Amino acid sequence: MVARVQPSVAPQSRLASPGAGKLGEVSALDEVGSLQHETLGERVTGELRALLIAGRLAPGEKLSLRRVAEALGVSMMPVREAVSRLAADKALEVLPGRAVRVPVLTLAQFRELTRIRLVVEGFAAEEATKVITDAQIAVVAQHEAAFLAAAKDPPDPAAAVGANRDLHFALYEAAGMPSLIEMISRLWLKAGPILNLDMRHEPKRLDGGSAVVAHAQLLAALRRRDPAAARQALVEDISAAAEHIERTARLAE
Amino acid sequence: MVARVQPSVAPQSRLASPGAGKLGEVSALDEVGSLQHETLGERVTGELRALLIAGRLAPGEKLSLRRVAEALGVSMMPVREAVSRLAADKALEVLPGRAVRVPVLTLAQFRELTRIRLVVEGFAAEEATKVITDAQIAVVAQHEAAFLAAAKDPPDPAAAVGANRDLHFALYEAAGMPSLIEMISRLWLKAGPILNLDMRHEPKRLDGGSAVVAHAQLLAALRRRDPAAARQALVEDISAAAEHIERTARLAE
DNA sequence: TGTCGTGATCTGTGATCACAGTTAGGTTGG
DNA sequence: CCAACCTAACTGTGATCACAGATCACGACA
Repeated sequence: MVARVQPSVAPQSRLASPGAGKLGEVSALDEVGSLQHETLGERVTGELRALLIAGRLAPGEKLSLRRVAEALGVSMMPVREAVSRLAADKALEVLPGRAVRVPVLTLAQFRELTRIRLVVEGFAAEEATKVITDAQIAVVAQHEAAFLAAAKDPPDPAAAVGANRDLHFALYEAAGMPSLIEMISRLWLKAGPILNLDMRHEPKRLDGGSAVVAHAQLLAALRRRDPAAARQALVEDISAAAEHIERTARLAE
Repeated sequence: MVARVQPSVAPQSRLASPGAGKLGEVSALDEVGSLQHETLGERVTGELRALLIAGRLAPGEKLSLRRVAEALGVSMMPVREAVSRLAADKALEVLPGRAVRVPVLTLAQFRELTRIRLVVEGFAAEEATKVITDAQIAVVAQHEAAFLAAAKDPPDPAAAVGANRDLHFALYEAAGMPSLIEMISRLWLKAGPILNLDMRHEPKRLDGGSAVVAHAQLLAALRRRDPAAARQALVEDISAAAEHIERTARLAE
């Protein structure tokens, strides 16, 4: 699950003051979970975020507000809000008088992004390892199994990309630091188009690649509760993928 | 200068192809800096960002789109875009059916933010120290002098807050990592309201406080080109401020 | 005196329209 | 045949209107 930012709704339970029911029994109203009013703009934002992280939108691809609105069956307004948010995150960019497009990273930008990812995601892995539960490790292992299955032939790039994302974020969420996850998903939003567009085009990288061994080392480190080793495994995972991208992908300038 | 995200405008100089003027002399049009088509929404965004970082908007304070629009002399539309962007960064939050307000951090959220700042800003300080030039160190020292002057009595809280911000970002920008600066300014956007609102209310903390000694250690480390010491000085600066906040400020829950 | 109902007024959200600017394609003049 | 112009379609931006929902204050009832 890609860190869909939680709706920021404070529960507040304005329904029925405590003990309002007769005989002191809890009212049924105390259990209804204040159905969240997800706005249309948020839905569009989530849709575009998923497309970006999954690499289904290629770098340099141009988007049209009206086109997207029509494709999603909504007005132009929610799309505008979504694009505005994503542009603020630099996950999209609006050219001066032109269209909005998904940014093309320069080599320098990609390298900077990778260095930041090593620091931030490495930290997240380390902290997660300190407090992760056995159940959470099992979830990570489950995503790893799905990743392996998707990497076998015939390879299923889309499923592999999704499983890889789920694996990483299952780990990060174990750290219990929501703001940190928010930061990481922003990083993935920027790097996703190149990383996963490539994985989509070269599925052969999946099988026997560096990801499987890095993931195995990561799981072993988790089971040993070895934060430093977990960080190291993650660093190797990210570094290997980045090196592959630098060799093969088209980077600007 | 608070990392006002650059307008992302590719210069591109669509005015006058090179050498279009007679005699090969440079045309005056080549020097006009392609007046950046700063959109109205971006201007409002920058305005609100500055207000948040400076702590001029208190946590829990409610904003009204129409009110802000009227105050800034623009329509409701640009304000809407600005709030949308800031809400995406969680620098503002929109309550389900209510107004938009500046978030009130819980103690847990504030501690998480501080831990992340230690990692990210510590990394930035370390990297900056490796490549900083003498001229850039002089700029940092200049901001430190301004900070000291503003801390003397009579203390000028607003100036001190600004000088402190300029000092930190002058250091971070020396690292030459734009995305990193973007991340850090997002962190400041969240922490600004509590940190600087407090400094505004308790100016006595400024003089003889921990900030001056931490800043002195930081400058000394910069001049020795000692990355680890620079990081350590910054960590102490952030930690001391955070401890003070935890003792005095009102944090939710 | 305390509590609930009720209406006026505010909120953000979404839709529609108008506009300046740019792009692309077709046509005309050389 | 090539280049330049010119028109038509499309772009994001901003404004205005309409609407559902929530808040708040006032008044009536118990």
